[in-house]
Amino acid sequence: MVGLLRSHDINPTHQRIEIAYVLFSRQEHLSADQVMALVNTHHSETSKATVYNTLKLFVEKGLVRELIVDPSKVFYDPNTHPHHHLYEINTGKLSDIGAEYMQVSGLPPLPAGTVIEGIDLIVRVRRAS
Amino acid sequence: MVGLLRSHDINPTHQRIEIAYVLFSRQEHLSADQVMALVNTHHSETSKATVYNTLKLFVEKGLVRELIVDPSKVFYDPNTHPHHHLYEINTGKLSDIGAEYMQVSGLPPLPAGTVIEGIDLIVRVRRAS
DNA sequence: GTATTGATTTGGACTTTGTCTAATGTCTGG
DNA sequence: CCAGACATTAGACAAAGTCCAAATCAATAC
Ligand SMILES: [Mn+2]
Ligand SMILES: [Mn+2]
Ligand SMILES: [Zn+2]
Ligand SMILES: [Zn+2]
Repeated sequence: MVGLLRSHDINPTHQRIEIAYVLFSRQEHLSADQVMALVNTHHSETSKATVYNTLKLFVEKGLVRELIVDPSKVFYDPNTHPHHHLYEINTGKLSDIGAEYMQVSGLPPLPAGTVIEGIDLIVRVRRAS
Repeated sequence: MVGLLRSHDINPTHQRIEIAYVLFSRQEHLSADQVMALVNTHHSETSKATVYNTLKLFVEKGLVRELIVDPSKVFYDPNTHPHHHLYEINTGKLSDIGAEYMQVSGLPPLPAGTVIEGIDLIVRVRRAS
């Protein structure tokens, strides 16, 4: 974990190690709140401010990917390889779609002076009624 | 406007007509807050609760499309034809990408008992530094 | 008209997610 | 040990959205 943080130019503090561990030891998409809860399961030791600060830092440094998929909360994805997402509207469950299952082709003319930050492809499904 | 609402099985009340008018008379992507402001520019007559209720109703009835693209607010799109979106991270500006510019191919195996609600493709761009 | 009644709207309290700030704590090189 | 930079923290704050009980409205029935 320490090496992973260092390799992304992140000073590995105790809190950052704990948060990284929570994210990388499972391969789930977690919200800030979930990270907060998991990191403080045993004994409370990381504040809300630090969780938010740290997640933002991780995103900036490219260690995790931010997913905007649910109208009420951001998810953090420890998998930064290209892949897509499937979101179950009813349950809020978010899962990966391997890049091999779906491809995106073409690119629109970008506004002058802008560069692509990322392309998000989200399949929204609903439990059949 | 009344006909449009009726054709989507929506009882055309004064407030709903005003809100639909705000959305359809311009072809922009508006947030609930913006709809609220626009509908009440002249004289205040529609409450926050009604704006939220009505937008939700419009989405349910398929009159407008909900766009989850910005971590802090939902946008509503009067264009329900298939198309994609380009989001400028810095400015928060959201614009359309015609379906002819980008194609999505393939479909993942869906979880049993679910059906596709929609596929969202978002190109995120950042002003080049 | 007037009454009835279901649908709609409303103010305002409330919740949730996230941000901000000023104070405090930690670490390191000299 | 000390200075300074960096990191963490509690808690106040803000913004988006939800909820609810009360009021209003609109349509039909007499
Ligand atoms: Mn610990
Ligand atoms: Mn008016
Ligand atoms: Zn993922
Ligand atoms: Zn659009």
